[in-house]
Amino acid sequence: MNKLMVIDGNSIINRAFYGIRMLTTRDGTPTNAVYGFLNILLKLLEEEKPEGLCVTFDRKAPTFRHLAYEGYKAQRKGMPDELAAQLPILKDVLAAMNIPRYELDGWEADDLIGTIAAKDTAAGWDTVIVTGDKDSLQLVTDTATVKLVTTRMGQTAARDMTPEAFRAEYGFDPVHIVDLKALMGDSSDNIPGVKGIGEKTALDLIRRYQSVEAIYQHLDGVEAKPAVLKKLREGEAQARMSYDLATIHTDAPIDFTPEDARRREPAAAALYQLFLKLEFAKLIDKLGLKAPQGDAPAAEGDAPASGPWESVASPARGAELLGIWRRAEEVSVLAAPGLEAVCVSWREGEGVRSAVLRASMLENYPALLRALFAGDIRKNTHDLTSPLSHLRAQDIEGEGFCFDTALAAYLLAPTDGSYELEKLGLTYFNREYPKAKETYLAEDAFAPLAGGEAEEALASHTALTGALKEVLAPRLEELGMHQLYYEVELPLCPVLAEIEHTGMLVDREALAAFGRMLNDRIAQVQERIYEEAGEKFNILSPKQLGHILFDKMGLPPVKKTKTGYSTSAEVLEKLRWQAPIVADVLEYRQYTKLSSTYVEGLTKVIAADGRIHTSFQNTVTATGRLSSAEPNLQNIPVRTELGAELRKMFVPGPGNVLVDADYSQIELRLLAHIAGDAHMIAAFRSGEDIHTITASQVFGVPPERVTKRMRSAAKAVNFGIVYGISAFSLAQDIGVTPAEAKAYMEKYFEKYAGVRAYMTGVVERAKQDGYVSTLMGRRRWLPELKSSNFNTRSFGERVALNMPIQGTAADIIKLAMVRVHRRLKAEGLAARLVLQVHDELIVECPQAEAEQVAALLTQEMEGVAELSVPLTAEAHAGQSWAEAH
DNA sequence: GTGGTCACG
DNA sequence: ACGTACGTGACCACT
Repeated sequence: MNKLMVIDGNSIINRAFYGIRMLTTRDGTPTNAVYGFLNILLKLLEEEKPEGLCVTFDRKAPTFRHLAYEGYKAQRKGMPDELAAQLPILKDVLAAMNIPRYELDGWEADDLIGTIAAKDTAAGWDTVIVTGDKDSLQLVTDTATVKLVTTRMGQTAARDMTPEAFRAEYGFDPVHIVDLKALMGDSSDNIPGVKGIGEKTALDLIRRYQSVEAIYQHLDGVEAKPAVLKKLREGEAQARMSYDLATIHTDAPIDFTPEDARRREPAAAALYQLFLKLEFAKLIDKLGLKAPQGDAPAAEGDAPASGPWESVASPARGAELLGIWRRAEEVSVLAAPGLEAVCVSWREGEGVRSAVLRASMLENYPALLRALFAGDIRKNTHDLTSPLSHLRAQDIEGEGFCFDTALAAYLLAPTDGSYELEKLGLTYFNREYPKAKETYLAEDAFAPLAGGEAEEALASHTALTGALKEVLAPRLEELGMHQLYYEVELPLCPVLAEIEHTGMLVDREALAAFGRMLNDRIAQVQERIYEEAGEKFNILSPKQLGHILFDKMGLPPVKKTKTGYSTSAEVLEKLRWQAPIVADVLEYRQYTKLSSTYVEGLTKVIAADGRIHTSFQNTVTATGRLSSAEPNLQNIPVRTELGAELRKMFVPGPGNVLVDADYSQIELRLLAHIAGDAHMIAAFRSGEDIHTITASQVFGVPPERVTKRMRSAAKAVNFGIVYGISAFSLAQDIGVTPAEAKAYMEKYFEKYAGVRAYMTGVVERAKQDGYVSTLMGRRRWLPELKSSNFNTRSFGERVALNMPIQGTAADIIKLAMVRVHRRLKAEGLAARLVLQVHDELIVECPQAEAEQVAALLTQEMEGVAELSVPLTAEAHAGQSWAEAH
């Protein structure tokens, strides 16, 4: 039988809006609800495969024109602007998808759905009603089911309500929902019901007598408490009126037959343009939409021509091309993994040409590579750091890089997350490109017998890299990021490549011994826990652990998570003294974390040279920091004694030492400088301990009377300020009441008035500008500040406070890295940078260079910026990271 | 693939 | 009345 799916548009877009995190296009148009709606729609179409499809919307506008504004407001009441703005967008999308839409002045979506369902049944079709709203359940019949949709955390779940499912849940037939509401009322729909009768009584009555009509026909025979009978008797008029109000109408004056809603192909070109504007790249992909061909207008800009490409087949041609590239002002270069192939694009006359060089096809390939990556060919590339690492593996330094499109795109939009060429091609040129991962980045893409597809794709991406530079470079200029880009970010790439290539030496034996010790302890604690629990279970499963602690042993659950009890360290710490098992679990967690993440994790990635080579990514974080992965060397334990043991395993090579230098309080110093707070600046200039001074001022005692507790509370306030604190979280952090925390903050702001002024000022400016920036001009856009959602907006405000500080610290240490690297080379030292941990640099060098290197490090790190407070760094040398830190 | 937890600055 | 600090990455359990 034919099946029609009818979607309650208002209800589903609402669910989508609240179920999916905020998304906006780069110009700030909110899109999350539309995106969510489409995902739900596509998923349900796939599951149900209906023959027909339509969507209904509410339109309860008044008839009289002068009431229009009020009516609009009433309908929109409680609807945030971000959602209201998406309704017209959704309607455009539905139109492009050729999905009919029904809305009618003065009628609610429910009535239209009821009408459509009735006409379906009459025409012999089945109906599936998709809604998030339980009101529609009265429409459930043998031929009409309701799909109840819920979304949370971007996940959609749908429950099918058939007559059987409904009866199992409610104990009566779906049509009697109306009777139920007639008795109990429904405040959200302004249905009064019978005064004094609530859910419990109403359910009981309807289960026994089915309908309002049946009850009033034999009111004398109804078995109920006298009080209830009295209320029923007095409320008959109310009940009958409520019955009418609750009934969904099935006679809306719309012209509908199911054939009208029979599914049609979308208008692909229009839909493509629309999705492009909404930046729904994933959906374009999923629906297989293509850029319109022929004379269809491009939305903006002209797609650059990729131009012809050749596969270089002879050493002679290679040599000839090298000559051309040397004479060119600049070329663009992309490399396949492992440098199995490289492609070069260059301008020739008005056009662009490309050439692919493959290792397997050219006997002089290594020589060609060496020449191409020498300093006399100016190269523009994409994601420079990774090819540089491959070059180093072949002992090629790699020079002459003048631009990196991934890095530029990151500076322009640091929260975008990924900067694949095909994505940039879509955003900047509105044009489809093959996917790198499916072509030239695929495994064996350049195996000797592979076809030309990878070459073709590589060539088009290389040409794209050239075109992107033309757009990105002026944009960096406009936004004032020229210096940051050319003097910090770009020169840092080869430094990072060298750090990755050098790696850090690990004492494999000591690490293994540490692991054995941990495993012994794990086995012991595990035994104890099983005994205390009276059974074996998976201690690392929050679910199982929660069951044992809170259900079986009856400990008080302090906090809940979305999925059950919280068993976080914070919670367990509070329960530590209530049962010995709690302390054991904490211990067990600590040991297993150290063992699996660090001992096993690190052992797995020790390379053949005995060293660990992390990869630093410089296009990941929203603030400008680096990120370290595979393995992450920026989160090696230090705070606990046992964890810090691990830092003893990081050692210098024979005859060498590690020199570790870190900035002292860089973020707080930057706060003092950026806020221009006279007292805080004076505090730093005095050279005394900043947390002690803060404590003395917040608690009103002389510095020598500051206790440890006072100092640590002051420290928490200092950090909190940098993060955009609230009294509540500060209280949580230092274990006082929110009122006390608030008092501390008041004191703090009294003393450091400049800090308070900065906090309000920076947020206000960010709201006007739409972004915040660091001392070196790095930007972060903050669409969150425009949100009507309190949490989202608050988050934006905290970020506005924090990013300029964290980001400036990142700018500073990046510049320091570039300078340190240069000076180590200039002074002919064997010393090499081996790690950066946000405010800390580590260098490995021969014993004899240690002192010189330590002095050089502090000098360069301190000399990077001239602030209104001293910028200080301290360096130490040692036979391990632990010793040097 | 997501959520909970925990390691770092 | 809201819901509770910024930035990361890895591992495990579970769907």
